[in-house]
Amino acid sequence: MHSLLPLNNQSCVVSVLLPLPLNKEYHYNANPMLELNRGDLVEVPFSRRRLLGVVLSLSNETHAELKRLRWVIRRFDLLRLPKNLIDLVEWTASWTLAPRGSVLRMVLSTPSAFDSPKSILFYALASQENRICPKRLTNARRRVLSVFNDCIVIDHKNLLRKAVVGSRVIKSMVESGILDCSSAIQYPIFEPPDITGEWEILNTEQQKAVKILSSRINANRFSVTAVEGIKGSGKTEVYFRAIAETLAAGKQVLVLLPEIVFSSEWLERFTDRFAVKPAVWHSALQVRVRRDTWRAVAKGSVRVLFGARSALFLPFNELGLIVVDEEHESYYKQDVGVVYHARDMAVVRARLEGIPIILVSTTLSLETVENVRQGRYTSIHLAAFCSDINKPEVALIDLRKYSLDRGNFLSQPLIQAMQNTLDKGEQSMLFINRRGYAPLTLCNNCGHRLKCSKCTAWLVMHQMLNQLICHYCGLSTSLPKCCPLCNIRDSFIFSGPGVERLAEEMLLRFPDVKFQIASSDTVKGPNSTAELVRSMQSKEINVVISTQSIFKGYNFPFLTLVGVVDADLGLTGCDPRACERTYQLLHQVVGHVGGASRPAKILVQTLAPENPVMQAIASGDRESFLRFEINQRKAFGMPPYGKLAAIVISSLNLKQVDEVAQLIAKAMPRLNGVIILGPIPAPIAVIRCYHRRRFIVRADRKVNIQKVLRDWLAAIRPKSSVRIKVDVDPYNFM
DNA sequence: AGCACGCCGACT
DNA sequence: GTCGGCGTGCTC
Ligand SMILES: [Zn+2]
Ligand SMILES: [Zn+2]
Repeated sequence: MHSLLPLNNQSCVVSVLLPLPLNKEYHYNANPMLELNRGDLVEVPFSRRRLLGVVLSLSNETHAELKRLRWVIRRFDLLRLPKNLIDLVEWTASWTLAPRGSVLRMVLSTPSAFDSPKSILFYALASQENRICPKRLTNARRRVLSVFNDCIVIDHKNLLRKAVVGSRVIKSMVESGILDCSSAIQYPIFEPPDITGEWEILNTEQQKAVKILSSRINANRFSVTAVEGIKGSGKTEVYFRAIAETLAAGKQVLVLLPEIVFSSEWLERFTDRFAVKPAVWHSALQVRVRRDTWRAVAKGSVRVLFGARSALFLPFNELGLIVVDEEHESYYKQDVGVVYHARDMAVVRARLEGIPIILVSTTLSLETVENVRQGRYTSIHLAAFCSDINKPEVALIDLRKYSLDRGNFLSQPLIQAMQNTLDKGEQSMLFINRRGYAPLTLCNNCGHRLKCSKCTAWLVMHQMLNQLICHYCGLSTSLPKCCPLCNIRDSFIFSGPGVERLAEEMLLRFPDVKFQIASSDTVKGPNSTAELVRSMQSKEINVVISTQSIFKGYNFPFLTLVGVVDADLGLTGCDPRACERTYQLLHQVVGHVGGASRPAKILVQTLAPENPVMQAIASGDRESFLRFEINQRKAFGMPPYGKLAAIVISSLNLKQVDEVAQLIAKAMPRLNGVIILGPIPAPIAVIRCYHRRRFIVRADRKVNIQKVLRDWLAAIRPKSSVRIKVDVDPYNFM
């Protein structure tokens, strides 16, 4: 018998964590025959449901206070959650202040993986002596038999297909003893990557990088290596070698990527190198693939997986390396449910697993740069192959010098540059981080502005859909015929830019231009992204008007002009990372435009060309940008030189939200090195009719901000109609 | 998370 | 007098 079992033999008591938004564990009796251990996944009764849970501990305690312990129904043999993964659950929960059960829910995201796998019927010819040879064979039966000329065993589906018969023919052949039938479970095949293939020849710098990464992998312990390099620097090639090396050592590899990359040509690079398709994990995965992948990760048949954020919580058992590509992307910060940063938690997982992690980016985040400077991470910088001749020219356009007509947003130099680009048969891209036609619609007669009925936000006109849309709740209405305030007919005018409005302005200047709009409204899944990329590469379109950087993993050789329509948009507001994001966007653009023989140009429209961020962007001087940005962050104690947290209290009931906010305010701690602002209405004070109040907590680096928050909020028990959301290190300041 | 229990408004 | 709304609380 197992040593961990209680000696009184009849039963043992286990504590089980359930994938519910709860922190506490529940106790169950378990049959000793189940031989339960920490990490075992079990099915337990819970109220009148049956739930999947994880055993956290075994105890001899009598639990006298719990008269009727219920019994563990069964244990799942698919896997036992590795200690490191349980630790990651605990860590993430304590870091984000989420209930442990909510984090466990992310781990057990695919409960169907525990369904008993369906077995498939297989057929073979009956052995000679048993086989009854009918005197006459129908054509259908003959076709079935001929299939077995090429194979010994075949599954039902393929037999039907190859013999072109119905299942009744097969059935009757089994019944008459011609075929033998057996059933077996067929697990989908995830072919192991081939690591014996030829490698590209590396330059000395890349070889050095490979060597460093190789030593990290062989060290077989936790380390963080930041790899920075623009397109063409070979950073992907370099980390592919680290992957190969890890695979050769018999370990699994997890690569985290922004969602946008999936189903793109990017993954083909892996196939080119490793001869197989990598396993992938993202939100658009079909349920069956999802289930099969989860199982295969647990079973170890997936050796390399490319996944979006949520892949971090997959049950790898033999993880040897984590790579976070595009580590600077704020995509990695989840802001619904468990509010966690996948890059940060990936570092935590690597530490818990005792393995190396590689953070890769065109423009490392300031957080990572600071960790490198403090010596916590090491870094590798890869320069680009291409010479300075092809380095794109970046120029600021001072918008104060050009008077733009109402509703126009393209300055003369930008229009001229677009004209030149079109004349050369090359492509342009316009950036404006505003979806739809115009951010504000107002009555020309009385000035009434169209607001969402459920949010404190303007409705955004979307000409393409002919709808006004609220970007916070999704509410969609058609443009009213008359102003709701003054009743004047057709009195609406639009204010401010949007991708659609830019398209309209552009078409006035260049009526024949072929263009596409790239925003979350037009480019939704991986498929539409692939379609956009294809039409770009095949030169079906001359211009892309985009709300976001769509470069990730793609190559646009004919793209030689980028216009940033309003660079100032990213520099205002209360988000401490706004400047960094603008800089990153530009830096990434610089790295991706133009081809071998085509010089490229980047034009940045701004009202504040003297702004140091603009200057750094124009000069392409990363160091001077960093110096400026670091000084700013230090001066205000912003991350990574201080810690931030947001507490958002929300309720449908205005009175209740203020009551709870006041309650929290009364309990506010007064601590050294901690500054708390609030409660104030959140910038979007109402979303979906939920009133929102917010506190911002700023703490010195040495402060344990989680403890401060936990101690503070522990005593606050609001009724269910009021929600309190804690966001440690927020990225979304709305 | 789900599900029952319980207490108030407007229907047969 | 009952039907059903959701606010509250519990699940080993
Ligand atoms: Zn009006
Ligand atoms: Zn709304």
